[in-house]
Amino acid sequence: MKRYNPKEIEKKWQKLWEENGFYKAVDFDKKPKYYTLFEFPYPSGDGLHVGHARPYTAMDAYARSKRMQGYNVLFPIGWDAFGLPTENYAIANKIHPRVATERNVKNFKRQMKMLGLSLDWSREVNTTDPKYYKWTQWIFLQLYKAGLAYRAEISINWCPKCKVGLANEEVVNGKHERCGTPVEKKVKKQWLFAITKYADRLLKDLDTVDYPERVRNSQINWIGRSEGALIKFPISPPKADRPRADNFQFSKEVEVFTTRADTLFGVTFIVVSPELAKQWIDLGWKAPKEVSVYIKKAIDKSELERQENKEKTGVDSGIVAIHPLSKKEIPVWVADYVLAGYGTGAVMGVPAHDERDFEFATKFKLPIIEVVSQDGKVHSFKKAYEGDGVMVNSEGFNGLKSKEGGEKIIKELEKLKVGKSSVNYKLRDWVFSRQHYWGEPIPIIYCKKCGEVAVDEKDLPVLLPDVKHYEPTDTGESPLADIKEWVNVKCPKCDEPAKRETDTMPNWAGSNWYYLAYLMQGISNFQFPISKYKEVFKYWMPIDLYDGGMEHTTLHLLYSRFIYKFLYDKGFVPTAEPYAIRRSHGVVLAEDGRKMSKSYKNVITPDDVVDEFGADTLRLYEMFMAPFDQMVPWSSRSVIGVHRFLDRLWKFYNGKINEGKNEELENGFKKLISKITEDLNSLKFNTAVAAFMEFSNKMIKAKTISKNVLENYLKLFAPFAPHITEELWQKLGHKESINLQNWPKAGEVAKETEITLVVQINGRVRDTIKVKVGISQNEAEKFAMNSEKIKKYLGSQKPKKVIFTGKLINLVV
RNA sequence: GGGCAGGUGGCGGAAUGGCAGACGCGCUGGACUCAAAAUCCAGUGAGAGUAAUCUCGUGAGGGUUCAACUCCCUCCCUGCCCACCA
Repeated sequence: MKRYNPKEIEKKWQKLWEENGFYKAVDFDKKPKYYTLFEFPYPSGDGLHVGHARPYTAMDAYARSKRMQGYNVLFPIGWDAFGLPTENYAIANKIHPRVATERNVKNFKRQMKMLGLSLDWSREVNTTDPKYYKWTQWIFLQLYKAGLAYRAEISINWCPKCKVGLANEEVVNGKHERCGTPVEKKVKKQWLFAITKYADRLLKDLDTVDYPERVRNSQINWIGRSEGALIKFPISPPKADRPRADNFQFSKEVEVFTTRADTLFGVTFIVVSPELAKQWIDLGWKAPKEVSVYIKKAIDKSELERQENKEKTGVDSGIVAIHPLSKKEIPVWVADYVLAGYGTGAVMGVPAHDERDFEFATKFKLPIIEVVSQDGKVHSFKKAYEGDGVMVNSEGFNGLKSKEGGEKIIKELEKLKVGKSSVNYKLRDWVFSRQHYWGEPIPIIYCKKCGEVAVDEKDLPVLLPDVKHYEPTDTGESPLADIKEWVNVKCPKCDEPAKRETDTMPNWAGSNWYYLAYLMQGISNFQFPISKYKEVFKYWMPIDLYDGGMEHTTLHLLYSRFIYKFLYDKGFVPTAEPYAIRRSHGVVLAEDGRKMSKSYKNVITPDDVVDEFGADTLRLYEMFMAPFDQMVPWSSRSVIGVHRFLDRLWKFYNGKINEGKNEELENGFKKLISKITEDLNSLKFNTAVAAFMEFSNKMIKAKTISKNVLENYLKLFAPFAPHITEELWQKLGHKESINLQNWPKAGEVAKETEITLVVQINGRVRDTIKVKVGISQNEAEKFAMNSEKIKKYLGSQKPKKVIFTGKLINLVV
């Protein structure tokens, strides 16, 4: 008998499958479509490790099973290749990023083919391909024309090491998530996408898609919708007994956002962010010395410093505002616990009912007035009471419940035209400029006469020029700024000399729409307009199952939903949401329980495992090791288990088989079909593999086995271990590939004639008796009472109550 | 501080109201072998007992139920994500 030698068989079948084009999806095919997708990889210099292979192999099993079930399956692949890691890698290794990308892609491709993935390679895309980024730029222009891409001078997060502006999402604990360098502030003119205009829909439409709870919640939390009111506090001329604000003409009022209008009468101070105070200074406010010093210091603080020091600081600005209802004078303070980017950048201080305000008031000895009573008692003010209650000390609103009172106060403010109800979001507009070489050029030209001018669609793509030096510059300008012949162009409008935008797009740009690029077959030949693809988009979209990592929940997953919605509004795509079902796979840790990392030297690559055991073993172990969505450490030891299983299966199919009837096995196999089908549908790959093992143990022990079971077991198992099953399938005498077989049907499970009746006394199992199916409670009770064991237990006692379920009888004494 | 996911043998895990520990790793014993590896067979939650068997057992405590890993309440612990968001 030939030994099970994966090296020999795997390459052979991979070649045959590819040559026959089994995995090419057909546009507009009559079969029902199924679009299944995993996040396209970033082709890094390190290649794949076994963590990447987890979703790839599992989703492959899924795609293969769907094909056998009669679907027209699209399972595509591409490369998200722009961005910093490649640029850094290229700089470190002194090669061009394009060359590095080519090399890395080649390696990734080799590794993925080695795994026997049933990908449609004919639709492969690469975000750094000019034919691809032409469209990325085109989308930018559509957003620009719609007023959703705009330039603004803003304080951005700046990584001094990478010399690049960062989006909020890329700053983690005040550090650049990629390199760990503390982030600094820098004021620069940047491109922004108005994702906040879509905040409400991004939130609401979560109800129309099937995402894991934790993903859904993260997005809801990130968007951070809150309902409240905007309230204006007029600024009053300075009074003699307060430090003079020499000039109060810079603004008529301070506007605040609050979710607790019911606490309005509890306002004892107003706090504005240092950034807002700075704006006032710019508008002509002559702030007292210590105030302007505080403002400057606060603004210069890095993100990290602001987060580290939670002790409240602040300074009395000397400005006085008037309470819109009580007409009391309210002092205005400046403090850095107020965030410039949220709401109006100013808050009303209600120390009795907000912990932060309470802390601030305590520190600076500001008055505290209770206006919401929890139980009729006056509070001692050891801490703020933030819950609802009955309003007190609130003039005409006393006695009302918080919710009702808040609404009434807003109505009153609206009548007086000093306030209105309002909705606020935590979500910020998306900073879309990067000062780097390895990204899509932003298709904008600056003309002295005409200003900002969009590159004409027919002139796309704006090619990324070849340069010798692509290192980031210390000035914070893109390396592209140095390339005179590229930067200097003629204005498309007036033909006068003009300059190109030298910033590039962030690495999220290409992944915004790659799932559409897969549908634009032969992307290189396609021309504008995009409406040409409407039909093919309509056929394939939305994506039926999208797998990806948790780390993209508030990045790629949110960004791409926004872009897709925009394209929907423009009528280019057929649905409001791109992903019908989203699932997230768990991270694979190294054997030592830490993250797999080159620096820990604990990385296991698929190459190692395939070399020793073959691709089918790797595939099965990836699926077997734990529930798909759960984090799990790799275990080299346990890989052997699945290899032994395949080895036994190989020996069994190659050995002497006694063909013949075996009802028990036949029946068990029908159950297996249902089990595997269900487990695949709910992505329970681990229990599916266990069921295959269990059944194969039964087959091997069986005295006889029918051809039906023998053959269909292979079909059922083919999506999981495609190579060995193909080999054994052909060994059974079949000429046609197992890929082309239909999914086995479970059919009716033959009725069992005998079952094991479980007999319990007071809920504890005391005996099991073989009985005929469908016996009555009386019969079951007789059987139970006749059991020696039960007699022994019961002694002279008689059951008070008997519970019978058909399979179980419980005697209560 | 908020949100989410968890806590079951030596390990990864299975069972979502009805025989806890499927499947696999590891371990123990045996067969084969000069020997080892591989393979095959048997065993493997803990405690007691020569044994049949008994008692205990799913983070802790309480509750619902004939019956709870599973449902409810209180608490502890771990991991992940978010966090001065007014």
